[in-house]
Amino acid sequence: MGVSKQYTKLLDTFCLFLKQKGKRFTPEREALLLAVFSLKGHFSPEDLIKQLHKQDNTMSVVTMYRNLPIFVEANILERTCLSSKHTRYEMIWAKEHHDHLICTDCGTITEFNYEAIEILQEALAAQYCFNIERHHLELLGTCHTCQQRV
Amino acid sequence: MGVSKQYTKLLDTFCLFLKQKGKRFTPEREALLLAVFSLKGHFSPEDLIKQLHKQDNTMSVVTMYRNLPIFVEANILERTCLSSKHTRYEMIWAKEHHDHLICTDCGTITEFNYEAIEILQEALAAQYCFNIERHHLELLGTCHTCQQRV
DNA sequence: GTTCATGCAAAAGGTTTGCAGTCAT
DNA sequence: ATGACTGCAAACCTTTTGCATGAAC
Repeated sequence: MGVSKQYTKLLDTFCLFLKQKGKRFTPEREALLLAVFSLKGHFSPEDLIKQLHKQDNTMSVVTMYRNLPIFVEANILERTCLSSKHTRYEMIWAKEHHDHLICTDCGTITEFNYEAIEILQEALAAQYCFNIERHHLELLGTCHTCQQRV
Repeated sequence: MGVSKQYTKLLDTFCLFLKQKGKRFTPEREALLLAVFSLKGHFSPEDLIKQLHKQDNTMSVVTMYRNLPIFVEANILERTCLSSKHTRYEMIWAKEHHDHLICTDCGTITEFNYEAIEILQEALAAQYCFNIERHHLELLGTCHTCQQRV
């Protein structure tokens, strides 16, 4: 089971993080970690609640909200924006940086990594003496599939 | 007065838009337009409320919220995200497209336009048969000034 | 005069907080 | 045993909606 091996690694990382921060490993946090791992890509708090229900978990929504920042702090999740007015998170653990193509018709999110753009970003930042820590690039439009439709 | 000349032009555009859409030119909409014009750059609904107070305007917050989408429809404002969890708007009327350098220390937003990046974006989109309608690029980090500070 | 816009109050939705009890360490 | 975590309920903040009044065309 390759996947569960990866999960074990994530679990280890998470437990270590908690220990280092003097935080505790609770059943709720374990369930959250599994839910996050299952969702993988991008999700809203609401998606996470649904996933928890699928796992027959009865944790309170409050607990989920209280723990999301901890996952961000542990570099497992990132709070992303994605041109939506609603909060979204994305799993970044063991993932390379990437940006997003977002179809405004069907909502599909395609990830890409285009080194040349990043190089130009650095060049631009240098002009402004700006030190880039991170960036978000979203290309919005219509995907191949949706262009077919009239 | 160069500025007020520009405002007159904006006012004309806005009135024309309203007429075309069968909407009405009310004192509230006029006050909103002035507030938006005064704020120019990026602002939150809250900033807009403050600006209206400065103008001694007593319009209800509800009216402001109801009208913001109209300004977007009129291509005067754009709803932007800017990595914040709060809603923000930006005046786009008579402005060229640009992206943002955002200082995570002092919050300063610097606008830039870098043609070469846009060209690469198109090249990338072509690879995915994706049709770009718009995009957002945010570079987050520390600005020149904040790098000086220890 | 007709239709659309405004203001009030109230609802709605998502998120946060105080507090008492519970559980990991 | 201690201090951190959870769940409940309630608060909170921003945004939206129903309805009656008022104003632009």
